[in-house]
Amino acid sequence: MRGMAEGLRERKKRQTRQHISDVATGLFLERGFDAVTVAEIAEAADVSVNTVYNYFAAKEDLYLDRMDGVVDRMSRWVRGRRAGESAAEAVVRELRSEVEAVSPRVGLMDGYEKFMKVIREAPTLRARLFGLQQAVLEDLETTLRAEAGAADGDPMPTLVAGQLAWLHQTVMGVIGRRMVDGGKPAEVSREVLVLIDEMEDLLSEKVLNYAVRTG
Amino acid sequence: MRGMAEGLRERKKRQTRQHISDVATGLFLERGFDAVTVAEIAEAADVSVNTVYNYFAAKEDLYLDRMDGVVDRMSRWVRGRRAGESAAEAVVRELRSEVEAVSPRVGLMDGYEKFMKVIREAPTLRARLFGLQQAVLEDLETTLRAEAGAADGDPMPTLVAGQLAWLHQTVMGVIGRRMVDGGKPAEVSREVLVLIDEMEDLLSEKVLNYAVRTG
DNA sequence: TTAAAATTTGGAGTCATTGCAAAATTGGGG
DNA sequence: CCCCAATTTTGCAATGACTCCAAATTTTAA
Repeated sequence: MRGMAEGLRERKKRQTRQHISDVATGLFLERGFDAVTVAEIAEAADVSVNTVYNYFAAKEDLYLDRMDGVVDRMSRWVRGRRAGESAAEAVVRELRSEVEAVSPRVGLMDGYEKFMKVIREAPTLRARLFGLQQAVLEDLETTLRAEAGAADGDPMPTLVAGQLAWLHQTVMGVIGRRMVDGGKPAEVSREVLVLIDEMEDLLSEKVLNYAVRTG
Repeated sequence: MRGMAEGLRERKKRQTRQHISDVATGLFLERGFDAVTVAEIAEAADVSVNTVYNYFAAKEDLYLDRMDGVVDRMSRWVRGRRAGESAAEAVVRELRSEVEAVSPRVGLMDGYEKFMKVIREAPTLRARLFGLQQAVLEDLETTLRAEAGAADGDPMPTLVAGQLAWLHQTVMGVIGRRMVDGGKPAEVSREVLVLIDEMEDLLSEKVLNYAVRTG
């Protein structure tokens, strides 16, 4: 069986993990993060508390699991930039595209306000979210350094990553606030597109021309 | 006694608080954040565990207490900007001044690397630090909105605050890293002054001219 | 000196998280 | 169909942060 497609067992694990996460998320959305104990989640998911911890390192991961993919999203955008396009241009283009498409990936969906509300009300979840932002920044800096072939001491990747992370965080932050304030996805989308224009206008030429793909 | 200068009692409380914080910080620096229990701190400080919690909401606060004053520092700089000076200009000037002076307020001091090392190695402390950054941003946004007399829906205070927070965070981050890497305060100061020049160069005119003090 | 106000403390309890070893489950031969 | 070995699940005990509460203890002002 070695080297095989690793079928049943793996599939089952993935399902169990997903099941626990789903049950937990449902409870959190219903009653808030702190009001639900891990023991309750385990019982509701029909597994032992230890099994929950087999799959998730901490209670917060049960909720923020669905945010995976956000961390390296900007890096993927940068790596996928078109010929003649800079890192910043690619990020702005992709971000605009997601917002224009009213994509759930940027929080433009019904129910997102409930999701954010749970985070807002739980300090430990909020802290985790900040940690994610930091992870995005660090991931992007690494990618930029590699893509631009910059030396280790060169500060430009740090600065450009900072500017792009600012763009991303601000957009995600405004979307979150507007959705919590009761905005409809389509409305918020329109509003944020204007915001992106304004932000693009604040980006330096040096940033906009960094790491242009040659070829 | 009401309305009085509130002397002895207040002083004693401040002293107790400071004493607990000092003892805790000493232990953390020696053995790391997670390796020290609150019970140990209480014993070393010669108080009960409950007294520790009377003064500090959480274990992390025992260490990060000394960071108070950082949160509204940029707001103070902005409010103190000179006639004809914009918010951004004031922040850059003050920041440059702190770095030039090799000020401990920005981490340019012997021992800062040990302080940062403890934070780096404790996820919960790191999370708290990110929370502080967020607090800086929010505080600054509020101040900018007030100082510029901007309307509630106006996004400019958000954007300018984001740019200035980027400046501040990047500088503090680089200082932290360089100090942990063994840099001497004076060395790091010189290096960071160059960085500030580069960052200033990336700021948009719109940002540099926002909230100019008239008079 | 004394009574009210504030502070400190002890103790019990909740909950997240970890470590460990026993028990149950699974997949693949035989 | 049965058994072995690997993997997963589970029960149990323990640690440590944090909260609640009511009983001491200390401090202050009259």
